[in-house]
Amino acid sequence: MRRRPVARPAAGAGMEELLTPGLDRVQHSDMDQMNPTFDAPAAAPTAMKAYSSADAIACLRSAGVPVTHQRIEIARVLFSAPVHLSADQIWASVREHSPDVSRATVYNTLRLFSEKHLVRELFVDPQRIVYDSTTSPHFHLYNMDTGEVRDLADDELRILGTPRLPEGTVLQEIDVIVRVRNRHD
Amino acid sequence: MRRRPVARPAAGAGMEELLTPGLDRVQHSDMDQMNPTFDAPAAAPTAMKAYSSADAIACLRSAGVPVTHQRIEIARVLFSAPVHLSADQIWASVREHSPDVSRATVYNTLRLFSEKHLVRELFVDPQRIVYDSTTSPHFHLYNMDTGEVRDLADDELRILGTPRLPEGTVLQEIDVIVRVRNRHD
DNA sequence: ATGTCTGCAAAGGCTTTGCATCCGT
DNA sequence: ACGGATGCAAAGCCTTTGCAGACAT
Repeated sequence: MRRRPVARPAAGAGMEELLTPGLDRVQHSDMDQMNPTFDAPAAAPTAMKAYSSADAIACLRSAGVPVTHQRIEIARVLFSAPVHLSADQIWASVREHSPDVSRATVYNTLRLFSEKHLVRELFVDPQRIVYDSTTSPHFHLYNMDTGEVRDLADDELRILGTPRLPEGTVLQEIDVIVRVRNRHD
Repeated sequence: MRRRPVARPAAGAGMEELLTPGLDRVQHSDMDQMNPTFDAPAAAPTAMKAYSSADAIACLRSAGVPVTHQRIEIARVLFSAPVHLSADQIWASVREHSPDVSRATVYNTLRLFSEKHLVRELFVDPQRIVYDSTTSPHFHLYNMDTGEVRDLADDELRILGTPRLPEGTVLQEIDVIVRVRNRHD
């Protein structure tokens, strides 16, 4: 098998925010099932500003992830700033400071992180997963030519409405990807 | 190389509709850069209702795709009804009627079809591309447990706003994927 | 001391490519 | 005859897995 069966753990609380990042001032339209408004998106339990190893350790601990040297290095790459990186890019970054980290460990750790909601997996291109270190609800802009991923500001794009979910299913998340290309190709 | 460099041909006309499928009655909110309204989404040049080989041939011709036996079979699988199928599923369907079609031909043809905008590629899961035979602008609902893809009705979810595109880039499309899971796992 | 994590290499799945062959025009 | 499409198999890429050894608590 190439990848775990298409299934990831439930996001638990904080799901509804995904529907309306920054919907605060949008007027209700003719759509009856408007979503409630949220002021402060319930971001991940911990993240960002983990420049130091101490921060990274705290971040991992509070997510219930056993702390190891490699995980600290990976966390520092991810959480020192908001980034969008592929697994191999992360591996390369980690290797700059710790050449002793294997690719398999990076891949396994990234999957663990995403299960613990420390990062978000973006399926922006079928051939590689992009890891987003920002876990609060937001949308994305993807440059198909450069492969670059950028977060969209809350006020750039909003979603309106509540889709009718099939019976027996629960909302997991909503992905919005704005794809752009370079002009004149 | 595993896949063509991340780039597909420009969609050309009909791009803007992607922003607002069914936005007809949405009131303008505080967002200054609202999108204009479109009544009839400019669907693909041809598609659907291609039950007969004759229909499939007409469909291919008007898309500028040279007609071959295999392409007719693939078109019939795709355009007899709105479907969401992986390349291998399409290959299997084609083989039921024409066991003489190779997997490589199906993969190559599907890429050709998507370049000609006869089908749309959905990156719903990083491990396989799902081909959507409906090319008019619409959003998707994805069951992460079953792998099932469903179209969202226009009135179920709407997008509001125009993202600020990076300089030198052109909007290509907007993907919205609502991910659900089966209850109680 | 025990359980877990790591590293390495090999497997695995989906997709693409190369090349000879076959077909339509 | 010629250009292009097909088939087959092999290559390729990203990701996962298995297992022995190392580590933390």
